[in-house]
Amino acid sequence: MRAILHVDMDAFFVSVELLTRPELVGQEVIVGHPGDRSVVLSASYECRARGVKSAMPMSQAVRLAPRATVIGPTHGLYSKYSERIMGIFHEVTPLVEQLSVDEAFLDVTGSMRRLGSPKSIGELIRLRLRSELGLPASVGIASSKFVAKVASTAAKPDGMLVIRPEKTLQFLHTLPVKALWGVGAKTAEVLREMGISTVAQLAQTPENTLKKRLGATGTHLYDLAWGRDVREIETEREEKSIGAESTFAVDVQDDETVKLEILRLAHRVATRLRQSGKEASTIALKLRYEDFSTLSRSRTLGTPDNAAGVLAATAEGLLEKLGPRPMAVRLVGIRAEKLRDAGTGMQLSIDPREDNWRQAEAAMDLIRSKFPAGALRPASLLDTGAHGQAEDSGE
DNA sequence: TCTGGGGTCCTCCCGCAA
DNA sequence: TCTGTTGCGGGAGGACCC
Repeated sequence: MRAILHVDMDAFFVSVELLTRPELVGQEVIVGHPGDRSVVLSASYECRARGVKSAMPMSQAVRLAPRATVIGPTHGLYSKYSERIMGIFHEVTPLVEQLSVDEAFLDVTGSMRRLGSPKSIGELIRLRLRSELGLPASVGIASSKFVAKVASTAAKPDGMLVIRPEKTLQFLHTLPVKALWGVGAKTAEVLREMGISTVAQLAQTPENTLKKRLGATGTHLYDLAWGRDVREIETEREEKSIGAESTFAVDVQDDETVKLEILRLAHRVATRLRQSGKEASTIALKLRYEDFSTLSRSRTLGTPDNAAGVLAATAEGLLEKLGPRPMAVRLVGIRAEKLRDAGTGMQLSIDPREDNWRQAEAAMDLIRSKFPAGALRPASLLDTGAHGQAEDSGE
């Protein structure tokens, strides 16, 4: 029988911030950009007691918790702690699947002879995270990834829950359908219309009925409701796309401002592509209008590339192809897709400007590696109002 | 009440080729 | 030559996750 741990840090961003601001421990704290149009990235449990949740509009959160201290995020710091957390996990087992900065699955089946029962391994990890990093975490233990994940959620905050195989269904069938991985607002609404609000009800619904209504998702949810999940730990995952987007402080009418932002984003994405040694075959542009309607357009390049000039020119081409804007633009984004290792093909550019871009950007990479962040940016971007969070992107 | 930014995965549609 | 089928890839959009 497999022993899977799901370790999830509690209010991770807040917990990290409290390490340097201990006077705020036990208080209402929110991490998020203080601006009007931002959302809550993380909230302390004191704040959650007031109804504040992550992804909630900041304006709403501040109304619910007017005395909360709002701290701007420092993503670089979170990444550093994330590395140390994953380091501890890897000392327990090589079978670690990192899901995000602050959570991972660990298959500890092979570590039990050395470290004891899954429960004592879970305690050991929680102890080390607390004593070495000063961070609280919750742990779920089960024989499958999905049940371990649900267990860690149930164990929060700062707890641990072991679900033995024979108790799995008893545990699952007490939960609301929203607890299932893959059930968001839309699917929950469809299920509600079918009269299904708990995992127990879902399990008692014929699989075919679910399949007809929800397609492959229906079958998947049915399996989960019966505790069936045989997915293995995936220790390596190749990134499939790299993107950047930014919401304007004020909705934008003129295309020039949108294009300037596209150029800024193209440089961010291109820099990250080159840092990862990747180039992209497809460039996608994303626009969100003031009414929150969102559209995307993409184009596959003749030759994969990672030069900002090429990314920006492609995205601007897509923008122009759309015709005039029907209303003001709220957000613009660029994503590089269909990635491959850089330099695996020839870059034959018809346009000599592209070679100049590439040379200039290679020089910028070199200078960036030797001077502090922000020391260098293209002249065309010097006068931007730079709404985005360049300081967070590690550039 | 008014919704960030980073992603992945899935479905549907369409055009093309066999 | 025409028509229908099938498979595939690209593109668009949506749902979901943290």
